[in-house]
Amino acid sequence: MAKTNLLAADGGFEQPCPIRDVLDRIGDQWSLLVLDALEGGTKRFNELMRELGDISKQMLSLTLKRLEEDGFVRRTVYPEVPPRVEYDLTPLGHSFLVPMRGLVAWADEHHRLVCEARTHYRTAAK
Amino acid sequence: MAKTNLLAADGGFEQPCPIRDVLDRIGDQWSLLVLDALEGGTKRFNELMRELGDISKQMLSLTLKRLEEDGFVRRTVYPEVPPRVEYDLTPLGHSFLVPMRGLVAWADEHHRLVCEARTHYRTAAK
DNA sequence: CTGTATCCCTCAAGATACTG
DNA sequence: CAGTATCTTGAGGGATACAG
Repeated sequence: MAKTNLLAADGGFEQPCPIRDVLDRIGDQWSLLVLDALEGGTKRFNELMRELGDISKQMLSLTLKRLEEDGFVRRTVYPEVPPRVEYDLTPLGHSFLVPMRGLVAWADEHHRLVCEARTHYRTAAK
Repeated sequence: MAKTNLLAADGGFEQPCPIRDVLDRIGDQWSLLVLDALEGGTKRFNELMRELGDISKQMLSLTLKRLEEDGFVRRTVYPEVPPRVEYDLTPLGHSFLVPMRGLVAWADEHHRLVCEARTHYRTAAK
């Protein structure tokens, strides 16, 4: 029963599953886009808004908060008027992007196959 | 503006974003668990039910259908009584698990850091 | 400028009952 | 055995107005 239990829904009973923990951040609509945008360097709130294009203030705020909470992003407030807040990736954030790039590359390479599979599935009509 | 636009919400306007396409499958609650279970070899419906433990029939059925549609999983029906249906990974499904393992490994290695970051975030109280 | 508060809506997912 | 149909709930996410 040992198996490669890396994806177990639960490490037994204790902690929330490590993979789920990370996957929840990946799965949400915006975290990856934000991480990607920040890989280019330090950014301010409105800068991210513009760069992501179609994200709402609320979601950007929430996403950044979660990423900060999980240690992927660092938030720096400058006590000026008007207020200035900068976001950048922590080392943890950067290191996360490494395996992530692998996945992105896979998606890029195989997207066509997935699309074909879907088409075939549908024309087979079941 | 060229950038590494790998994570663009949309390839411009055309197809659904390749990454999003894959991520949606990763993001859902069960796809990864099912893929993982099938890596061990061909399985039947109830076998998967037992192995995953806490998945409902409905979600297993839906998840398998989506994975089949995307070409990750193959479904084979044997015209017997009682009915027998077997599921296994396609080459595409197998190849997908390669980058996925990278991500899982990262999660495993860094989960402690994420937890610490959360604790620190909370004790900092804001 | 940098957010938070509020309202609403959609859709993933659980429970249960029924079917071939 | 291997599913589908139906109902319900709850979290995620959009829009907008307000606040420091």
